[in-house]
Amino acid sequence: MATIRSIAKQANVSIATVSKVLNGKTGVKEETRQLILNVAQELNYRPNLNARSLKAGIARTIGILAEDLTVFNTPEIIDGIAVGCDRVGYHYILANLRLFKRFGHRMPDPATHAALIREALDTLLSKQVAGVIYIGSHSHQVPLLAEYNELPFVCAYCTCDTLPSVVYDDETASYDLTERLLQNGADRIGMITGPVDSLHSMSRGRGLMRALYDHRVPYNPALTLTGDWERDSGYRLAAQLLDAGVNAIYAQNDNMAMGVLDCCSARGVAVGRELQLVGFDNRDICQVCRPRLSTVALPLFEIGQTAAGHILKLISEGEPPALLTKLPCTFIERESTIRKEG
Amino acid sequence: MATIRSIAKQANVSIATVSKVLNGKTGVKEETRQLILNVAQELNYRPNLNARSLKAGIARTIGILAEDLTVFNTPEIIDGIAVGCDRVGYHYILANLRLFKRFGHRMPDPATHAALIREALDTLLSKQVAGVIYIGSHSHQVPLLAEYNELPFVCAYCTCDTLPSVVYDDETASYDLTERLLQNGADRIGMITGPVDSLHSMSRGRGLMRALYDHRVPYNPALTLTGDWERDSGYRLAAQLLDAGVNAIYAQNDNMAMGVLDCCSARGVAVGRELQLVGFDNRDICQVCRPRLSTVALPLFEIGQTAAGHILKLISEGEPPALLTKLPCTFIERESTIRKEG
DNA sequence: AACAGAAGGTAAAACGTTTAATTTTTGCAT
DNA sequence: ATGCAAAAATTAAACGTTTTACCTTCTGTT
Repeated sequence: MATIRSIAKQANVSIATVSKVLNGKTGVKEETRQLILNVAQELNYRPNLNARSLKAGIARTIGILAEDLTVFNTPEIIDGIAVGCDRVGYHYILANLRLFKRFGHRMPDPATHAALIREALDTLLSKQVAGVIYIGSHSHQVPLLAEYNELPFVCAYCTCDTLPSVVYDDETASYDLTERLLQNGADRIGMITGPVDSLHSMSRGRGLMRALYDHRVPYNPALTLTGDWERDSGYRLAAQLLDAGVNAIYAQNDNMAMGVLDCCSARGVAVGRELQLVGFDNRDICQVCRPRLSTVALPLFEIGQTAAGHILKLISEGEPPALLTKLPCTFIERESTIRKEG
Repeated sequence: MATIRSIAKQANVSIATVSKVLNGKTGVKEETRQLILNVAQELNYRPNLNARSLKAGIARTIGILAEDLTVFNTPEIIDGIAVGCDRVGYHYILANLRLFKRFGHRMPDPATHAALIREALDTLLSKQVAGVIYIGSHSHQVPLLAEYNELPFVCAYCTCDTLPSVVYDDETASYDLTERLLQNGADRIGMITGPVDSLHSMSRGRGLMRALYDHRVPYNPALTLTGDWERDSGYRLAAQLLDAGVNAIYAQNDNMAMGVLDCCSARGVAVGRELQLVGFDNRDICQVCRPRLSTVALPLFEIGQTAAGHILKLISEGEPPALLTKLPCTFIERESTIRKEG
């Protein structure tokens, strides 16, 4: 392995000079600069990043603390972070809590959660990361702020306590989607929500209500039913909504929308023609089911990229970004909302 | 940040002693050992991994070179690698080539591919990784062996040249699946393959033929049709197979199986009762479609874990593992092959 | 009482960098 | 030629570890 020292020897200069050249510092004659560059190339020199980090006391690296790498949205967010880091020559290292693998959909109790985070964070800090991005799925208290508060921290996709967070804009997406249903001719819109205590469920509900209000369509609470994000609840509640005579159903996630689809096909309701249906999340299944499901795509990549931007700004300038950044979603119209008749 | 030095001062010993204790070396009185451990705990000491790696000349870290993180199987493989590393106190760092994002389903030309790999590998080597696992989707020549051959290297999910590779066992899975179809009563099995030059397609085909042979069922080449992994080809070719009077269809991936499903529902063929259908890959969609699709699950996690085991053995013992490790798949029976009648 | 040997401990060098302080070289005006 | 500032290059220390070689201090044996 070529080192700065072997280059120095070969080029007959001191290691300090080599270091300057390699770091683009001024104060080196153009001639020697070229010589050194050539030698470095020739020896296939690669800087030892560990040595650099050691000297600097900090690595040009951020840590990514992911609740679960194998959950559908995580890789895309990481991809965004990676691109954001790349732009400024930062690297990232990944710590995976494997929460979903370990505990399924239920979150672990706070103590267990904290212990896992602490362990991962200790490793990251051992590697001298300059900051950490937490990729989580929910909003919660993270009980380690006190201990690690010297460390720049940003939340992606979720919100944690008082940390800068980057999330998507549920409510606006929901507003726009509702507006679209109205434009398409719906006037009785049924909604199937997530559990009552879910923040996402609440903001999506707000979006719908605001849109109805703005368009002077009365909001009928009887058409809003509480599901649990699972397919079965979609099936069950769709039946009720159909009985109530809705001409559009907004399922607050794609999963439940699949249940609605099942119910409709069982009852012979033609989704897309007789009934408009939208989901939320833009999971793969939306393109696979028939009719294809109109839905809302989350700005996952952008969340990652923005979070990276925030953490890097926090690192280099020390100034905290806005506490909450909301990124816009995009409505994706597919067959389940395109009304074939005029 | 507490260092070995601050511990030494606080405990009134030399840093060498502290180092010994922290590394579990012998030759330290139990009393001092406890003292040092206490002080370390108290100061919240975290070893500086960069310094360690620098001293050692190598990091206890492996590099993961992934063709594309956002492709469905990659995260699960990484998860397996992570667990494998964890067991022996190794870490990993991720380099993502973003091949799919950049080039879609077509591979880049070899020169571009090599350049991307070289760049990523240089970064990994700058971090002194002890070895590299390549996660790819295809089998190909990787043109950098000559340059980096000092570096332990293992391929996961794909095979590359003469490198140790960990893959899943297509052929056996295909054999088993065919056997199952036969047991369920099928005697005219249609197969929809991938492109003719695909290795996976060939081995899956072999599995089917061997199973037919072993069970004394004649193989009718007219019932094997060549698709292109895409849903549309499944639809199109299913029609031909149904016309030919098959009572089971084996689509070589889930995607094409979805096309078959479409075709069947268009023609009013009851999948699961009148016709058995299986796919391959166990994508999410298999549980979402109706009837749910029987398919073959790939041992992604195990591939990762095994690859990690191989690279670690290669690192610590220098002895290369078997050139090709094939891991078994598991057949997952769902509604599309369970024949309701006796 | 002397001493070998073991046990416990330490000093110092090294890993590959960066950087502040310092020295040497260069170019230029006198 | 001489002096002097600016430019170019060098020296040496430091980052946090590990490790080799060495030095004390015991312990037990003769």
